[in-house]
Amino acid sequence: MNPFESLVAPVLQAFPELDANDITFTPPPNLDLGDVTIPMFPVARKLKNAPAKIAAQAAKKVSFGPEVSAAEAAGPYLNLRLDRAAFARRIVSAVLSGGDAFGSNRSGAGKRVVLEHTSINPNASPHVGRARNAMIGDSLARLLRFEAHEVEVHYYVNDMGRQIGLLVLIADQLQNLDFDGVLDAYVEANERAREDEAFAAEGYALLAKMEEGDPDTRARFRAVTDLCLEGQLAVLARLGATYDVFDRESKYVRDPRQERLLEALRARDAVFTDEKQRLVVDLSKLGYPREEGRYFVLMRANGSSMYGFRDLAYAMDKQELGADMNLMVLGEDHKLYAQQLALILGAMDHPAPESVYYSYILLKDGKMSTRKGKVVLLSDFLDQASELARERVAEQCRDLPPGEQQAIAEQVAVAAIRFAVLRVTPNKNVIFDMDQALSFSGDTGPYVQYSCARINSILRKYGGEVSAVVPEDFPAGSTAEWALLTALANFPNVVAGALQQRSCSTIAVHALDVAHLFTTFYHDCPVLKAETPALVEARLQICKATLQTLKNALHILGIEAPERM
RNA sequence: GCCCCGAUAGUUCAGUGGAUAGAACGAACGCCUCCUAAGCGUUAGACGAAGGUUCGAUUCCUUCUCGGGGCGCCA
Repeated sequence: MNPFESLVAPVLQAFPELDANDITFTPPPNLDLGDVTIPMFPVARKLKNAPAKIAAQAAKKVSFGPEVSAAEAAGPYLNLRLDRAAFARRIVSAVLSGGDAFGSNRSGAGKRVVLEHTSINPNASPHVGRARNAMIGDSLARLLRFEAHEVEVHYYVNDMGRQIGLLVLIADQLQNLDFDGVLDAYVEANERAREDEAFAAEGYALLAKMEEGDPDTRARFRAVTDLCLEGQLAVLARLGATYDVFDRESKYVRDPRQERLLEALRARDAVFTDEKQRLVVDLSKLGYPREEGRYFVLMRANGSSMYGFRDLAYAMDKQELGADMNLMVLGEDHKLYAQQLALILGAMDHPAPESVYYSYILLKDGKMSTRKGKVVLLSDFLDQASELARERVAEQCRDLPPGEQQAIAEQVAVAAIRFAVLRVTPNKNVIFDMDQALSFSGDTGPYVQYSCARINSILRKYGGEVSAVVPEDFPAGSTAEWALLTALANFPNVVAGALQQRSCSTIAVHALDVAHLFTTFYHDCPVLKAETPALVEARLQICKATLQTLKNALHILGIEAPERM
């Protein structure tokens, strides 16, 4: 949606050398200068003249018609003063008719996407660091769906491996191990493996039996990993994260695809058995440029396979689903690893999935450490945040039944964590501060929700149905209204940019902008007590359009917009 | 040692070559007979360092410093 589309043709008429793509619209730094700006840099480049000169020319030469009351050059910019009401009407109308799809460019219509994310090792309850993957992945899925892609979300269950083997051993010794006890058991198992060589060896032996397909061993692994997975999914469900398909790693042991891959590697002379009898890929034969990270082990000396060997089969399996886009969300610790996988797959001209990386979440006083107990568990955070929110809701929504109060509190808690994490650019570390995340004030998810609750409150008090049909003589045009509406109009661009960057952080930032602008509007422009009935109606429509935009943005972020809070 | 990310107010984050670098938290002061004070207003406060490319650099390039991640039987 470009609300200023009608201004393009007059410019092209005055400068026939240009085409529509040369004309862009940006908000001026402040509304005293004008209502919208056309920067002359691209225009000047094409006309091979100084931007300021072109701007001055354009101010005189272009006849915009009645929608533009003034066109002034300011340096390299052409500032236009508009008949705001006419444009405001178009914007509100576009938002209201777009509804839940407002903001979507439908760029994914007809495209299928396979997206793998979260894929936490089935051991302990996830901490907020691990959960960054789930939040980024889940929001990416939502963004893709919002843009009309058909998305299938996959969760890779790492139900094998040394650490799971150790956990199985410990689980056998402890009685009635439940999910809450897994973290301690896991720490204990790893400690013991470090100290007690026999115990560690037992773990490897168990792993080998698992790979051989011993039914009893498989059942024991399955029991432990199911216990963990169920517990983890319950916590992730609180976040609103959902998955369509669970792929178990154990399915990819001795996968027939691996033999095909080995053939391709042999043909490139890129695989060998080393002096310790390990099966190793020499990536330098596949174009890898450095000594560090040059070797990639597929199989241990005892014939058991490494994680990467199974993962290669998994990557091929996912590719065979034939999606138009094959994405996976990975921590930055997987960067080299994914590059290595891509090179190996490339040996058989097999495409690799596209990786979306994110950096670790750090605590204010340093890195998280499971061993030192220096972690913030996602469930602990949600419990605390939910309890704090519940106290607030109990004060402010006394008339609601406790169940509803509780539901709202949970929504606020989820908003707090999702927003705090998602608003940061994925390739930057998130510095997580518990107190800050629990404060709910300032630039937070709950603040955006609060804006929604205020709008809902106005609509509730009004009582009637707010029409989606915007009248010809839409009376709104004050500064606060204009600033808010132009931000709403920009939402589709923000969505398109987010998809391009594979990151929802700009959506979070935009939601915050809109919420701030709404608050200014809220203070400057009375809605229900506006001077005329027509203005009441118009402002109600602005409220409704704002709510719709915020809801759509929050939906992509996986955050609810409560009616009250 | 080598490779990949990052560095913006005291703090946490925006800002994809263009106008006076924006918020929020924290600090100080002020605002609830007025649609929810989880709010609003005012004040103070920043581009890690040095070079380069450009009409113009927080943004691109180089080096350095600091932080995060990685570099053959963990997943």
